[in-house]
Amino acid sequence: MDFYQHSEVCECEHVHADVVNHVREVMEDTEVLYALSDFFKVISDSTRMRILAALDSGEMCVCDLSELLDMTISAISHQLKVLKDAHLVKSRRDGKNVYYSLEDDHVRLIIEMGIAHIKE
Amino acid sequence: MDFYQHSEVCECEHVHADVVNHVREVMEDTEVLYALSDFFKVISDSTRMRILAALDSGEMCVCDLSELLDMTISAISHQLKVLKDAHLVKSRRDGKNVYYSLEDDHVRLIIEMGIAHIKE
DNA sequence: TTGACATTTGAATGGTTGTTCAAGTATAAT
DNA sequence: ATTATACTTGAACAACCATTCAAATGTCAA
Repeated sequence: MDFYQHSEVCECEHVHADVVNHVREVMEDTEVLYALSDFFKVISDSTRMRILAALDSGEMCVCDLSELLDMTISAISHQLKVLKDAHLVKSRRDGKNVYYSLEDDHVRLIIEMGIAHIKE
Repeated sequence: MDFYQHSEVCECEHVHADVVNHVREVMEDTEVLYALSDFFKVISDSTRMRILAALDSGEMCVCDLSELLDMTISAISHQLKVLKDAHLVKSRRDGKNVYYSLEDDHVRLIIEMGIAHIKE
């Protein structure tokens, strides 16, 4: 029927094929971009961000974070699990307490850059 | 009743009050942290991340992005609006087409750092 | 001004996710 | 062993959000 081959989703008639093909070649791999957005998803929650900001001063136990952020221990613990699964924090047990701390400096840098962006 | 004053949410008996008070003083303001997590929220969606990665090569119209990312024009347009409201992209109209491009280099840097973190 | 194309927009829908609640595990003290 | 404290975990609930669909707007050509 139609002379042009259309994508299943693009309703446009006149696509800039040269541009699209070029970008398709040079742009970052889709897998990397998915992993990247997943990483940012972890630090895009305000509770998790505040936990990271708190741990920037040093290790803290769950109880202290609960007090500091004025949230239930359960809520804090759930979010700490998310941060731990993403390898952003690590934990150590000392008696009845579990102390959490930042896992590496990468995140610190990214957050600092974010702050610089916010403050223009 | 109790000697210690307890937070409404923290069920703990023995909080490290010195640590909590110190962190409360030195940690980043809550408002900044909320704005920061909101900023990361914008780039934590895979569609928006792929759009930004595509525009890293130069400006593109909505139609081309639709073709490139294999998504409907409507879906792309909705996400472009989110990116524009967050001042991450800007647009210009040329005839029937609207061309989008990255607004500044800040985001580019943050994403590059994210990629470095992903690839360890 | 009529029609075609490119894009936007609003409402509806379905999936995701943060918090709460209740129950569980882990450790130390009595 | 029993109790208390610190923390974890799973299910449920509500809020949020990305995509779809239908309708609207904007621009150009005839």
